[in-house]
Formats: sequence, structure tokens, C-alpha cells
Amino acid sequence: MAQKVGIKQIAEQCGVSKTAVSMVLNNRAGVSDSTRERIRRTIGELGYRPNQAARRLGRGGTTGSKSGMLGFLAFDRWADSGHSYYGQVLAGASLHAQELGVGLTYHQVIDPTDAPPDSVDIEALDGLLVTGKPTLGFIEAMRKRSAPIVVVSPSTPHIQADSVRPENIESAWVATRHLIELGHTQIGYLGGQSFNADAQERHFGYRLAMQEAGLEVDDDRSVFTDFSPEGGEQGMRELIERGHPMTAVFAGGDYLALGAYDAAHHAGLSIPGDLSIVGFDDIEPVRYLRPALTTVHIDLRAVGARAVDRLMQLITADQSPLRIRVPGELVLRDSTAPV
Amino acid sequence: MAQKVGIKQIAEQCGVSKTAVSMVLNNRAGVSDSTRERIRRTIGELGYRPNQAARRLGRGGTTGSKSGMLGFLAFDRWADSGHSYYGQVLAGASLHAQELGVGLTYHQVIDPTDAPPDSVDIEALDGLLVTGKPTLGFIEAMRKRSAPIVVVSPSTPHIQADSVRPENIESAWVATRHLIELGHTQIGYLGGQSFNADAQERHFGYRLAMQEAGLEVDDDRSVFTDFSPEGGEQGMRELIERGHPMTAVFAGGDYLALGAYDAAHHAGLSIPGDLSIVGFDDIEPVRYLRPALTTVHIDLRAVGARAVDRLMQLITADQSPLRIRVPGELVLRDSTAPV
DNA sequence: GAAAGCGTATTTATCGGTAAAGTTCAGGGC
DNA sequence: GCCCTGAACTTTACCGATAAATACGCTTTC
Repeated sequence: MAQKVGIKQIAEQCGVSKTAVSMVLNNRAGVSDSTRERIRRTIGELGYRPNQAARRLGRGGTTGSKSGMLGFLAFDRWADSGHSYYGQVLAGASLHAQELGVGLTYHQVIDPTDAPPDSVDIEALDGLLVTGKPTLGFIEAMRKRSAPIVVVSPSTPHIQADSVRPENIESAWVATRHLIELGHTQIGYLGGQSFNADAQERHFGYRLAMQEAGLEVDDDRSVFTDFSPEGGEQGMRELIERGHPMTAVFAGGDYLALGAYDAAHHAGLSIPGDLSIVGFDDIEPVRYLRPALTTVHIDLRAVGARAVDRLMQLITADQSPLRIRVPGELVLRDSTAPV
Repeated sequence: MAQKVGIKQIAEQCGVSKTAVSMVLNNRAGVSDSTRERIRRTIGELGYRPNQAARRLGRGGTTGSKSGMLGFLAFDRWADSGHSYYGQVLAGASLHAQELGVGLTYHQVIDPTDAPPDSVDIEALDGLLVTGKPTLGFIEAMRKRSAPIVVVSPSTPHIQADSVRPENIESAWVATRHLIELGHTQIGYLGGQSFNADAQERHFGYRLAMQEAGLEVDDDRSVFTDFSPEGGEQGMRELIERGHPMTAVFAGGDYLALGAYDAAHHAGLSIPGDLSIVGFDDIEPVRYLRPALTTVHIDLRAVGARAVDRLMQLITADQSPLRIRVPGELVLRDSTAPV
């Protein structure tokens, strides 16, 4: 049976001290390139794998971190339609957690009652990353259990917790601006309902761009609807039925844009010929729409990574709630065209 | 600021040694009831939480056997396009793991080398659920570390590990049968490359249905291509260019169908008027295609749950590899029509 | 009465690392 | 030649817990 390979074995093999090896492992300065290379090779040859437990301990386990585990809570409401969304957040969080040497446990939550699920051993977790649509009560309950929480949620507005969210206003501004630059002046808005914080902000960004351009922000050209393809279709239909001339629409969410496509087709409007559409979020399905949807891309992996960062900050040194914003980027595809 | 409470503080407070406290923590004999009680109380008062990392280390490091934790490994190759797919598997796995009272840690893997990532503390995990596209070498490496593995992967064929996969043959048969029942006789096949086990099986199911119906299985009507929208488009284009009359196509994967739509439109073929298409997998995007894609739905949550089941079996009693199949279900949408 | 047994509790070494404080040695400025 | 500097390492001291070995009273046993 293969001897357990530890940092010590590596050190002996290379004729250096344990510390030298440790330094290489952590990419720290103080080791010559040749030695570094030699150690790296030996590590590979012996198939050495650092013992995370020991690492944490040595690194000053005293620092808050009890289990070295963060929890990722996913509320079920989003599990079906939103997994391409949260999957990315999760990927980013996982990757970053690994970099930081902490673990990440995943917990699907079905029942959105205010009580945290028994199955989640919060006590054993250093912090919680909550995605989806947690109730305020849930957050409160968690807080009482004194586990730091960071929320990645598009919908709960004035939550008393740290959060990581998209830079909605700016991005909505950019999206609307894009339409304006294409020459559109009659631009509609299709958004989620106003209790949704993201929806509010995106609407604000839209209005900002309109006003700046000296364009009329007509409430008749704005519709607030369910944040879903169905809602989008209904909303778009209503927008069309109102009869106000309109050559472009900013949809504050790709799922809405999905529905808007259907409504537009149904009304015999071609995209982008008769109607340009810009979305928001860049979820997977819109890449395959024809014409492909121009939309605001949010780097969801970055969202996850930032959330983990913040969580670690909270764990090591308690601070007051902070809301982090991740910038968006307009992705030009085929659903928009000059007037 | 609250002093770090360690076993040491407890010991001092009680005027005993660290070991005594340790023994109490582990419910081991060798401590008088009175002392035990006293220590217990102090632990409660000081709100002491044992440091897991240190515990594992001290316990002999390597032997982490019963951590009550399963690991979910996701290979990056799928992270972008496949998250709506694996997200569901993950959700199902998480839910079921919670029911069984075991934890689930998530690990995104970027580098698909044969070496398991350092960040995954396999030693501490009771079993591994691997999704995405692991290399055979990876599975081997894992196996050597003696952690039970269950693979949920569409592509690696003769892997020496337990796996949970769709009932490809039967479902492909059903899908093809559906086309036949609509009156189609000239049915093309668009599939992934043959080193992909799922692709093989789906192709087999297709041929089975054709032969049973006494229809000619013409190799000229089959194309094997990259399992991606791009591959699908190219494949479909080729199929069309070959010039064999064809009124329907069975795409052995929704991503292929996605591309097929584009190719069909490009060629001026209407769906399902000129060409009926059936897909496989029921990924999220295809719900929003117009016309919505008729496809085979796989209950991915069930896949995840079954995988966890199997993993638990392996952990408690090692058994020979078993391959579990999850049935699919044909979802009728709008991409198919009678001839 | 000395050796042995036994429940308790304490030392001490260790787990696999990490960090901070030495140590060595080559080179550079003056 | 002298002192200083800094890179490249090594020593040493833990991190927080565990296990094995040891010590300490006190009762039993021959």
C-alpha cells in the first residue's frame, strides 16, 4: 500500500524543508524557480494531495471558521425555470470557495416556510448563501441562528441581509440607450411587478435613459407583469393592444422577452423588422431564439464568487450589511435593428 | 470580543486537562460522571463548538469514513450549456440526500485532468456523484482512493462504475414510433457521435422502431455529429443537402434539434409542415422554441435521487457495478405533425 | 506487605500544515 | 575589507483536537 504522502515526504524527497514545500503549494514568494519546479514535479510524481483539514488548522483555524463549510441554499421555486441561472451562480461560488479552501454544501429547499429546514445543519455551517426566493421570515430565522447570510436573489427588496445583485440601473440604462442609439424613440417597457426589487431598478434605468434622451416616458407604454414567459406574452399583448405606436421594447428580464416574442409573432410583428427587443439576464434559452435576443449579460459566476467573498468577510469579521453589485454587459444579437 | 473557545479554554475553566474534555466530547469512558457533567455544563455556557478540521486531523487524518457527506462533482464542460440539465439532477440528489439525512457538497471541476482536484477533500466524503464528462482516468483515480462513485453522465460509455442514465433505447423507440404513427415513412436520424454511449443507444432505438415498422433504415438518412447546436445545424444541413426525401427527423438530443431548427429554416422548410422534428432530453430552451419541440422528457430529479440511492447502497455494502436506467416520456409539442 | 488491578486524569507525541522568526550566503555600495 | 541587504531556506512554535502512554491514588489479592 502506498505510503501516505504528506508534505513531509515531498520535502524529504526533494531535500528541502516542509516549509519550502508549503510555500510552493501556496504560491508564495521565497523559493527559487528551480526548486519550485523540482518540488512541483515531485508533488506530481508522488501524487500528493494536501490535507485540507490540516491546512485550515494551520492557517489559524481560530479565525471564526468552524467547519470550513459554507451552505448554498436553493429555493425550489426557481429550481425548474431558473436552474440555468442559479447553476451559474453555484458554479462560480463553488469555484471560488475551492480557491479559498472552504467547502460548499448544497441544499435544495422545497418548503419555503419561515423555519429553516431541519436537514440543514446550520449550526455546522460557517455561513449561508441563499438563492431563489426566500421569505423574509426565513432570513430572520436564519439570522437568529447567527450564521452569516448573503442573499443572491432577484426579488426580495428590502431584506436585512447582505446581497449580491446585478447592477440593474446602469445595465437597464445601457440596454435602453442601445435602442435609442438605433434611432428608436417609441420604446416600450415590459417589466416584472413592482414588488420585485430588480424590476423596480430596471424600470428606473429605462426611464433614466429615456429622460436623458429627451424622450417621453409614457406610462401607457409600460407594463408590469408576472416574471415569466406567460406574463411576458400577456404583457406584450396588452402593450400591442393599447395601440400606441412602438418600434422597440425593453424587456426587464429574458423570460419576459421569451413571451414577448410569442405575442409579437402572434400579432404579425416581425423582430427586429417591426419591433426591436432587448432583454435582460442572458439566460440560456434566449441564445437559441430566432432571431437571437439582444440582452444584458450578467456574469453569474462572478455573482457567486463575490457572494462567497462577502460571506467569508462576514465570517471573519462581522460588518454591517453590504450590497454588492455585479455589472452587466449588453450582448448584441439579432433582435434589435435601426428603425 | 469573545475569546476563541477551544477545548483548552474549557479545560482551564474546569481545571482539568484537554484530554478529559476530549473524552467527554466523544462520549468515551474514563471520566467520572461528576467531572463529565461539569465539563458538559461549561461547554454549554461558553458556547463551545468543536473545530471539525482539527478533529479530523487528530483522528488520524485519513480516516474520515463516516462523515455523512456525499460529494457532487460537476465537470465544467457542461457548466455552461448543461446547467439546466445537471441543475435538475442536483436538485433531485439534494432533496433525496436530505431525506436520507446525509449532506451533499458541491464541487465544480474545471480542469478535467485525471487527477481529482485538490480542493475536493475526497478523503472526507463517503461517496461521490459525478456528472458531466469525467475522463476514464479520473474515475480510475477516484476508485483508487476508495470512495464509492456513481456516474451520471451521458457520454462515457464503458466506464467501470455505477451509473444512472436514461432508458435511451426504449425512449428513442417511442420517439421514432411517434413519427411513424403520424404517418411518416422517410425519417432521418440526427445523432451524436458514436463514442457517445447515449448516442449509440438512441440510434439503436431509432433503428429498432424503423425495422419493426418495416421501414428502410437508410444510412444516408443518418448523420452523426457534434453534440451541440452547431453540430446539429451542420448535420441537418448535410441531411438536407443529400437530397433524400424526408418528412421527419429524430434528433437524438435537444441541442441537436436546436441546430436542426436553424438549418431547416435556412433551407426554407417549415416545421412541422415540411419537416417534423422530435428531440430528446427536454432541456429548458426547447420549451421556448417556436414551434415548441416535441421531445423525450427525462425526469432528471429522479436521476439524481436514484443516484444518491445507489451511492448509499455502495457505501453501506459494496456491490458490483449496477447501471440504473430512468425511463423517459415523450412530450408532445408542436414540432411534429402528420405527413 | 508487596504486587497487582482499576478507575481517573494527565502527559506527550502526533496529525499535516502554516507562519514567524532565524540562518546562510552572495552581491553591492563606499 | 566592512557592513548592509535581500533572496532562499530552515527552525521552531504552534493550530485544536486525538490517542497512546503514563502517573496517581486506592482497593484487592496472595
